[in-house]
Amino acid sequence: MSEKYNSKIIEKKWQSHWSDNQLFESKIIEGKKKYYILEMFPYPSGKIHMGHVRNYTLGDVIARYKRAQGFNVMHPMGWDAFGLPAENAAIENKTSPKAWTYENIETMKKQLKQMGLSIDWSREVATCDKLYYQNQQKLFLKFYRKNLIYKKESLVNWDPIENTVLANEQVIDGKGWRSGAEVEQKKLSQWFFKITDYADDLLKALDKMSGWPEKVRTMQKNWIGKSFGCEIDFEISTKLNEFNEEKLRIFTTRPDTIFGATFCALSPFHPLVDKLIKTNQSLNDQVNELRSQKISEESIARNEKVGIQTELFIKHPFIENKLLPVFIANFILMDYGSGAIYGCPAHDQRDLDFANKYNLEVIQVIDSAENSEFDFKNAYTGNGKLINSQFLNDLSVEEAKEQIIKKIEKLNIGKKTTNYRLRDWGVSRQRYWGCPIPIMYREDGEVIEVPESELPLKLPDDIDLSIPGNPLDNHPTWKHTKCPKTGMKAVRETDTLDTFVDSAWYFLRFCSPLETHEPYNIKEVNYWMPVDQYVGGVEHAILHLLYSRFFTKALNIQGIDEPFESLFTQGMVCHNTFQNESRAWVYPDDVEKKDSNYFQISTGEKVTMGEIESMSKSKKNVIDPESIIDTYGADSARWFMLSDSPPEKDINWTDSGIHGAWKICQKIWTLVKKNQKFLERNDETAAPNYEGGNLIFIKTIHQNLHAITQSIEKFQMNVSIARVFEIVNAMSKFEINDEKDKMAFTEALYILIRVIEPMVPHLAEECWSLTGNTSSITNEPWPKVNEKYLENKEVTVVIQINGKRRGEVVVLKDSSENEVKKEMQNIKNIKDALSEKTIIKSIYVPNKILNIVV
RNA sequence: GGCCUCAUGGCGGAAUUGGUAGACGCAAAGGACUUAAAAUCCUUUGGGAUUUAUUCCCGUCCCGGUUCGAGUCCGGGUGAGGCCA
Repeated sequence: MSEKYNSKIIEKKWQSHWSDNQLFESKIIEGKKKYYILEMFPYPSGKIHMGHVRNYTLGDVIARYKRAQGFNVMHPMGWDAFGLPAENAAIENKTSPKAWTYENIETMKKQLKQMGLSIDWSREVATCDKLYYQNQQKLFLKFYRKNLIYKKESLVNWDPIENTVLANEQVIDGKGWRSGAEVEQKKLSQWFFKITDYADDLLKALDKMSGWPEKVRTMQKNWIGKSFGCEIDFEISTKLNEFNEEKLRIFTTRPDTIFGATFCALSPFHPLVDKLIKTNQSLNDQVNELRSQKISEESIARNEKVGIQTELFIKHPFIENKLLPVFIANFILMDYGSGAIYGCPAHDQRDLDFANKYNLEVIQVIDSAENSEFDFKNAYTGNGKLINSQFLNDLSVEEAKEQIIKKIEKLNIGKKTTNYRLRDWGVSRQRYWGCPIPIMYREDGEVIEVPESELPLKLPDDIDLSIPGNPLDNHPTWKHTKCPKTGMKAVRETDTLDTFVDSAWYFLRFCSPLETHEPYNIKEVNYWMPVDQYVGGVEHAILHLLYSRFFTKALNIQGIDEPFESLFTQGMVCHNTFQNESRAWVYPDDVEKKDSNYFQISTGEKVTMGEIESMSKSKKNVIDPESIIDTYGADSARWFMLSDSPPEKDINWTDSGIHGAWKICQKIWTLVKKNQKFLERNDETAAPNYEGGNLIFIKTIHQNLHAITQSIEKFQMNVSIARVFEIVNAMSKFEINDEKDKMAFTEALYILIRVIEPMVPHLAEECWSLTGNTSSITNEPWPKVNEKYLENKEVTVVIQINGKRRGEVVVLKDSSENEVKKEMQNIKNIKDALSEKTIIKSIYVPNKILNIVV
């Protein structure tokens, strides 16, 4: 029995078998229930990494499981192939982004195939293929005509040395990544998608999306950030009773606190500030200082609140002769509300900190229900009754909001507003390797669409990436064209589209990847959409998923409101980090353990083991999937990814873990090999009436089969794996003595081979063929749980006294309380515990527990 | 700072959703086989006590509550993680 399972040969054999027989190709089958399983498609960066292995293994388990459940499964794969890294790599390696990308695709496709994924490769798409981006250009024009796309001025990161626009990730500590130059904010005219038109639709639907993790829904809700508030126009003055024509519009979500307002704060980017600094040099300098600070919600919340007092005041609309000083403050966002607020320090912590710093008045206007005194240090933000507020006194916060808005609207000095935190989606990128925008600018100033007949508007191949700036703009001829109608000279748009646009509709393209006339074939889309299960990283919780939802809604396809029925976000793959004596990161491959110390193999230096962190090239704590597959096989890698940790949590890669996975694969193969003769006979007699040992055995098998099925449905693959172990353990221990034992074992063998197929498909196929089958196990249905084996005639009822476990009795199922009580008298322990005690009460949960209170 | 999530043996984690806490795996220890090692197989493994038992006590981050009964529900704390273009 020294023969071993040789994953290298066997895995290759089955991979060819699957592809030769086109087993995973999908097409519409009317009347059969479809199942569209999709994992987030990869960026072709070079090689697959462990994160891919985990993501695609999870998806593949579902795909194979659903196939076994009788669904018509579509499981496609493609490439998110446009993007900046290709341009960077092309410059470094003196190749073209296109060549680099397609080479990577080829490598990664080969690697994915080595993983044994049940993918329908006939549907493969790459977003950089001209057929794909041609259709994306059509979608652009469609949205453009629907007024969902517009141009406006917007700030970009500008590298003054490279003369180029930088993406956010190319700005490191405020400096250009390559040039090291201080990055400037520059205004450029750019294209925007009007996602805000759908803000409310996108928000409302979230409540109904029960197949999505609560966490992701909350993140999207917060991102959209709907709030009700009130705009109020204030009169501006430098002195009492001398008011400008111009009014200052402020925004507040707490109009009920207006009688507690004691100051006004403007964003440093407010237009009024622009005016003020024109005539005041020192103010100008101070404001520029504020403007240079990076402003995000996080920094606003954390940083010290600072402000500059101006000479202006605004007049309180309800308190006579009351003027509020106007500050320019670093905690007001220009993009939110009107860029101006009034501060009510008593009931907003931020305002209170500010007021204390600048010695501003604090007026309490809401009385907390508890008797705690207001301490001028902690703002009271809870509910309560209004005080010090004239006509609002004694109202609740909600009532006061309603009343004050009514009053403001009646006086015509403001109105109730709905506000969204969500902003329109800027899609212009000053890059080469992206989808060209099908727009041209005619010499007379008109903006013209590129006619659909001229699509695709192709990217030129002959570009020079060594010149700074936008390669399309630099190209000698590409941008010069003529208006197709008038023949006038025109210049093409040289910006390309954000790659999030490419991924916002690829799931639709997969339904009809070869469709030439339109982005998608409606018949196919109607059959396959929505995606039944989407699997990917939580890092896309907001942008990609929100943009995809926006696209789906904007396309307005009958019956398809949301793209992804269910979403699962898997955790990351982590590994220990190692550093040598000079604090440099060391690859785990290069580390060996001697006694309890670690040493770098290549240098012999002592290394220290650091934190367990998600695998990243920068910390070198990566394990290459290819070398793992080479030594242990794809099945072992898959098994490891599924075992131990629940899929939504981070998993820590360990040598013992992958070794354990390899061991169980070997063990299953040996078990099947040893017993292959049983299945070979394949006589289909009905299951006999099992009894005694074989009954207990077959019950164990069916109970575990049930648990495996349930846990796959619930995405608890780690539990499924544990249950497979239990089946294997039970089978290893089982002794076959007679014909009934043999039949029970044969049934178990079939169940085992079938249920491991989603997890370790090559091994399952090999076992299946070992036992005399010539067809693929993929076509075999999922084994049915025999309900009668889940039920026990006898059940164990736990006896508790005062809630503490004191023993257990075995009784017939559905026994009455009295029967249990009678039975428990036979237990000495319990009898002793109950003697000389009075039973006050007893609680009986049939078939589970009897609790006696004494 | 705001919002959200989580906390169970030496470790990863189970626990039918309020009913036997610690399934399964890893690691560790002991044993079998072997000249030896690897591999494989068997046994033990939350802590403690003793009369070694169908025994008792403690135990799911801490404090309190609801309940016959709490890892699970509620309130308060502590700690860790995620998100905030």
